[in-house]
Amino acid sequence: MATPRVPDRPSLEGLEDRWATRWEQDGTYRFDPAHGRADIYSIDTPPPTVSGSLHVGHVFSYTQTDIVARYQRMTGKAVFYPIGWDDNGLPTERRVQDYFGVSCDPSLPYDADFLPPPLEHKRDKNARAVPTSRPNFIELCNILITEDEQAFERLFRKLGASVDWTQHYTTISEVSRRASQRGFLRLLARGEAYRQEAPTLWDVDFQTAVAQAELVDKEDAGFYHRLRFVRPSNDGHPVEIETTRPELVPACVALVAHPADERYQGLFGTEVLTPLFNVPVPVLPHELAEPDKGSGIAMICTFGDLTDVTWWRDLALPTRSVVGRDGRLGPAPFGAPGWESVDSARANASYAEIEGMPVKRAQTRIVELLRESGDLLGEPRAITHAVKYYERGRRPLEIVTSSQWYVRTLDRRETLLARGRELQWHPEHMRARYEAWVEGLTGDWNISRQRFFGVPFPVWYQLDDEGEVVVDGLLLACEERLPVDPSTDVPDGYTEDQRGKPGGFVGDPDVMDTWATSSLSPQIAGKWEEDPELFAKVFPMDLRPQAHEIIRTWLFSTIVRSELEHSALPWRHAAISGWILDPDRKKIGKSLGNAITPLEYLEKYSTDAVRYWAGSARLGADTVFSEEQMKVGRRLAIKILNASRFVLSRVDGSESPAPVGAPGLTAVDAAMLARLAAVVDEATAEFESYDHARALEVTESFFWSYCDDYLELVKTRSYGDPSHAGPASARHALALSLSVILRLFAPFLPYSTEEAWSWWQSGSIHNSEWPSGAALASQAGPGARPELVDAVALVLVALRRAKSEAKGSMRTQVARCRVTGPPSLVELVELASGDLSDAGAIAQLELVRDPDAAALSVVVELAAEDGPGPSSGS
RNA sequence: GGGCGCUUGGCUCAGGUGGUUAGAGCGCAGCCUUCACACGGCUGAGGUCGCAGGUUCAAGUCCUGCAGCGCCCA
Repeated sequence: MATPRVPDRPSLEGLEDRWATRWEQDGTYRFDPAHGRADIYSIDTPPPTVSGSLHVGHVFSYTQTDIVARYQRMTGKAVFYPIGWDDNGLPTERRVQDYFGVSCDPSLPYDADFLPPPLEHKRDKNARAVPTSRPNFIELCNILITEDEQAFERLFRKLGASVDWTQHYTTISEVSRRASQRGFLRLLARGEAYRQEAPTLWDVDFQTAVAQAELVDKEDAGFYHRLRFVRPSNDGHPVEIETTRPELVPACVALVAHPADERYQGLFGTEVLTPLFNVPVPVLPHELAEPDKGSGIAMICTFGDLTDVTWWRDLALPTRSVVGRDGRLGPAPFGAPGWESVDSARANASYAEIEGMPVKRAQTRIVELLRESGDLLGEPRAITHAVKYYERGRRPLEIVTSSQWYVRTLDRRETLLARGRELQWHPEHMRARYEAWVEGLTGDWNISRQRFFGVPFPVWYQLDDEGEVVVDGLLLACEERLPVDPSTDVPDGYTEDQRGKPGGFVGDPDVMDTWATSSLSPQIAGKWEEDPELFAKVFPMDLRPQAHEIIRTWLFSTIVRSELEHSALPWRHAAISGWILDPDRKKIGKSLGNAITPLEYLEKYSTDAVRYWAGSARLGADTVFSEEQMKVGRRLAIKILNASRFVLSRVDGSESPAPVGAPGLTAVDAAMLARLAAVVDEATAEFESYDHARALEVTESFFWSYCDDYLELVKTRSYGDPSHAGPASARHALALSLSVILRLFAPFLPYSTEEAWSWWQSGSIHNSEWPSGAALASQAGPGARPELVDAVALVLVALRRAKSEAKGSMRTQVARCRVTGPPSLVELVELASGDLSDAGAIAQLELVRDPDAAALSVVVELAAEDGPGPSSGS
């Protein structure tokens, strides 16, 4: 141990900059790949969306992960702790549109000289976005993310997360695109990805397909319309149905009722005619029809909602789509094959009234037509019902038929559930969310998105002599060429001038769902197939930290990809962080408008203080944003500095503390060390079970009594001649305990502990060894009596109370102090009598053994100075 | 509608396998400027553990039902 160098007045100010710089210079958190798999702890960190600003949620959840990382590092593991930015996808597109005032028009050719409009244009609210080509648009995306990511990295470094910045990745980088495209080609080769013309949830504003995982239900106002379907075969009563989407009558392909419904037994298998369009449609039974809903018989359209899709699939119905991708009613050639009507002229005339209209207007118009024709029975009835939206969308989703890429998940349901059981969840109950999601899957995973800034599918399609896409004419990129962009790259055996020409080719215009890329984060971060040696060492990863609301997306899709690619679980543990709530217990989030920028709190209270708040919350627990907790954390961090300063003022001097073995320690010192050993054991056990909050709690609680009681007890003795046994013991115990306490706190408060560590130790505390309870216990010796700490604390409290009640200072002299109690406890007090008398300023300490007493009682008689009489306590 | 979680002093929370007077921090009150710490410290007051049953010698802790809140999925 070198001579401690302690500043006169320790402070938290400036620690962040000083140590962050130092850690970066020293490569303190650099991953060392020389370790074997057993000595590596790898973390699959969530790549945050680059938004340019920090959010308290970032501080909260990344701190919780960092605490684990720091603990694991101190246990001797080489921690693989990369971080990435999720810059791929829609959020970036929208920021580019807003920032540059442009919009992407894929039909435009690349313009090498294109410049975004000047800022004045953007500020003009009436100005229209300037259209630009997809390659130009992507260039702008790259410009913006490059700028933003630098700023974002600076913000993240302020959090003090011990990530290895040399392992940094982004989801749109070349490595990520290559991994995504390779993953896709592998899926395709194994038959786990397929392209299908299928009903697809479609956002008409974003002009893109949407996956099941991106859906949200919203309660919308609507109307039930009671409509009349007539029966052509005889003069029987008309069939009455209720629908919220009368504009889809031209897309009606059947009616459906529950097979057990008495009212419709006679109708099953017969045909009825749709109103206005006179199209014959069958009446069919299906279990999903709800007898209690409306008239109990429903209209099946292609497609009004997801139930329509189920019916259409189960009953093998034809398709008559009317709603187009623009959300308007497209062509409907009544009379043509597939559009048979018993009165085509009337059908076409009716449809002409609504063709081309957006669905809402079409609804208004068709209701008028139905009313005129007498097919609308009564007036529409107002209701509210759940309607599917894209989570970012403004208008309800439509269902259109289009060609999309899918990943097979349904046929792996049981395997995926088994993987969920294999994974160790923290907290355990979060597994239920995963299971509910997997059990509720209704379709395979649609990974096609009709966007621009994303990873393209590495495929082209052959064109026939008519310029039409050839069925089965799929042209794949070979893996060596990846990543490719089929809109600018050319398939093998073709030339660029054949693009879009008859006999030539056309690139797949879509990009992959962002989850299709981020589901490969373990592979991307672990350099799958780019660095096989590394990948073998870090994958499967040890930990996936993430928030609970993306269990159904990110966690699920990562398990899917890992299962399909490696037949393995991608990680051993999943640590699920909770949400941050505002004082009204509402979730804090950007979209909710109550976002909190953590920077000012980092500045105001220090990073350690904010980390204390995050670290004191359990995994999975939604946590109130609490400045109060940050104040507490700040006080704790300062206390650690001050206590360190005090301890180091006693262990200074040129000689190292006497090599005192157990016999050389006083009973008080041995007891404290034994108690600390138990704290180390407990904190370690809590860390091993991923309960960092409890590890912090037991450490903090020990530290507080350590300061209040132990440091006070040994203050006098530690001043003594270090060549004597008592002072030597105190100095040794002080140095040892401080070293252990600092290390216990290090994962939570990296700056203040590093600062105090640096006063007397070499190397970073964050690369030091996690303390061993067993080693400490053996230092304390077999005769150590940890319960002595409690007995003495009781006497100290009584002394302080007596002085406090007498309104005296803590230095008030005590004339007499009588401690009465069972011999076993009095004996403990006796072992500490010297320190106790010093700390309490006791002139006469009387110890009374009373075999009948159940507990210690203490009577304190203060020295008569200004006249306060005897005071007592127990 | 189904599932999960929560309900402990004014506030925020801890209370593995049920066992003596239910813990902490904040806030509050009182006191102390003591040579580590006033960006402090000490001491204290404050709780029918959501409600109703049940199991048990014993329940905040287990079981059942109910209520409220939140979330996830329909």
